[in-house]
Amino acid sequence: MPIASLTTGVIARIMHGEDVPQPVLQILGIKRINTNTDQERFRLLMSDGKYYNSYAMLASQLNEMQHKGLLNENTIVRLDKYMTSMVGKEGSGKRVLIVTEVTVLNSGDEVKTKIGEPVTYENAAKQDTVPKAAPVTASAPVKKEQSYNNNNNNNNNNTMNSTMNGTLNASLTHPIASLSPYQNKWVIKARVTSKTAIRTWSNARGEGKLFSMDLMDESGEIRATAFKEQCDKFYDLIEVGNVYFFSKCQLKPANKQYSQLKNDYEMTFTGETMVQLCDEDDNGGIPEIKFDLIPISQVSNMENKEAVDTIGICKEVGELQTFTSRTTNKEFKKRELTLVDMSNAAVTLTLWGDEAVNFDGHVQPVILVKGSRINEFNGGKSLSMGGGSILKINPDIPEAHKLRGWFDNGGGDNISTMVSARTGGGSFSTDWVTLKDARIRNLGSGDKPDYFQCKAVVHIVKQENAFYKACPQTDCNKKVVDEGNGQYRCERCNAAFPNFKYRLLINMSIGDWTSNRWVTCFSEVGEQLLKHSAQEVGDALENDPATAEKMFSDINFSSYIFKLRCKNEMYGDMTRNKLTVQSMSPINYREYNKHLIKELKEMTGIGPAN
DNA sequence: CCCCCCCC
Repeated sequence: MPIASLTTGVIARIMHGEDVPQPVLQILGIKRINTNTDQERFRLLMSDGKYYNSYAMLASQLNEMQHKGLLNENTIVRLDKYMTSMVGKEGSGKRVLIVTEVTVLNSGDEVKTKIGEPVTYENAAKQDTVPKAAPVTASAPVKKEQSYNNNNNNNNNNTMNSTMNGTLNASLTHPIASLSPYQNKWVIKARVTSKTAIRTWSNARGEGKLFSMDLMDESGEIRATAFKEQCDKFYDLIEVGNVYFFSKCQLKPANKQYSQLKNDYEMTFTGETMVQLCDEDDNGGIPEIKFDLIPISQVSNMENKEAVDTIGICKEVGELQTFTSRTTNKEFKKRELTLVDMSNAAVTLTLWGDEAVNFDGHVQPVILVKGSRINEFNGGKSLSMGGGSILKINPDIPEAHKLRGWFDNGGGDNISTMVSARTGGGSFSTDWVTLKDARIRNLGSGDKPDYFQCKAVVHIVKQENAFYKACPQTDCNKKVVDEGNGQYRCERCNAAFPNFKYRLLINMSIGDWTSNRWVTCFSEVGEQLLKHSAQEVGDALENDPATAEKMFSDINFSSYIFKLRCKNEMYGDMTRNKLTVQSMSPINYREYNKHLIKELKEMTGIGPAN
């Protein structure tokens, strides 16, 4: 007999109430379930090759087929008659598929294997467009003793996924996506994708400690939390990346406010909870932790609070900072890293707690982060570790080795996009203003500086006085006085040093389509502009005019989006309007065109001005 | 039963 084709995707339709005639499905498992009566009932795990459904039952008149071994694993069947029915509480119930007439098309021995890589229909249905048909009118309510809410039953041996001899019988595990508070006889086989540190709490309702972890299998993900005794019992056993069998946890609705996982429920460990490490050779079917690595430059285009997986070199590492939260009065420790990657972008990543304390960034390791959150402030976006985030230092993956090679060969010297740079002025968006309009509108004449952005081209960068020798102390950029004896004196620090650091103070002319202006760049932007460190620029200007000339002329006639600070300043008795470059970034044409289209609409009155 | 991750 040729192997029959499954009616791909039909389970999602059926479980949405559609009456599809004679669907062809594969049986992936069949188990006797407990009922509160002596009546024998069989539960089926059915697949259509795309989705599976573990909420299927065999009508008792068909039990004989199972006794004869006709419905073994992998059997392909045609459902000649079936119905669906809601069980469980009003509004929160599950739809159960009840099979009343069935024809075997291919025996399990003939088929031998699972067809396709089915996922749970509940998960998949959210992204698929499933036509919503009227519920099947023929569905009769399932009697309680026939439903799965058989929690009072003592005889575990016949349950699907039973607990045997104190170890977890994993021959047929439940998909995470099928877990619900209405059914607690299950074993899941799941990979731990993240684990929090142990945290203590103390409030009006009591005190205690806990840790939580995120679990994942092919069907979905769920958060699990272990309190107090369970926290102590399981904390060391649980390792991120390992696969375990879990059973006997309590399910409850997830508070979406606190969890970004795609699951309506979350689990709490109980005194009965069992956790057992799964051998590596038995891990099949449990996906590896997936990193959707995005280039750092792309973070600029993402929304506040979005999750980011990325990889970069820790180019700079900040000091450990300790502070007390004003809202909670709790003490926090944090450390900020600067990550760079081959998109020539840099972003700040904040580590917390022990991860911040123990971090050693001086070796400039490769940092891989999963599930970090975007925090937006004044137009800059930075990343922060939070619940569910994973940090890996020097992970052994090709991307990491590639980055290492890139960075060790000077790759990180040409950072052009500062994702975390703030535009200042306290506003989240910077107005687009042309250079001419900035003059006409007298920007910068108020008490506070004005900030605006424009697209402009670099005309010429002045080499004269492009750098100065500054105090070598961190956080002091004051110009030093060369005392002529190998000592450099800083008036602010009131000290002399044998060394100094170069700082940039670059004047250049930029132009947009309306006008041109001289603007000033300080070191951070200047390094970005010239694609060399202040040290290299200073060295070249002092010792190597040809190299300096190339550095300065290379960027002529290149266009950027400039974010500018505009302020009137007094020079003696003269007031001059001064423009300082806050940041410059390559032109994001998608964003820039949006701005142009908006202006066109406003100008012409055609279309809404958004 | 937690659910805090500040500030600019």
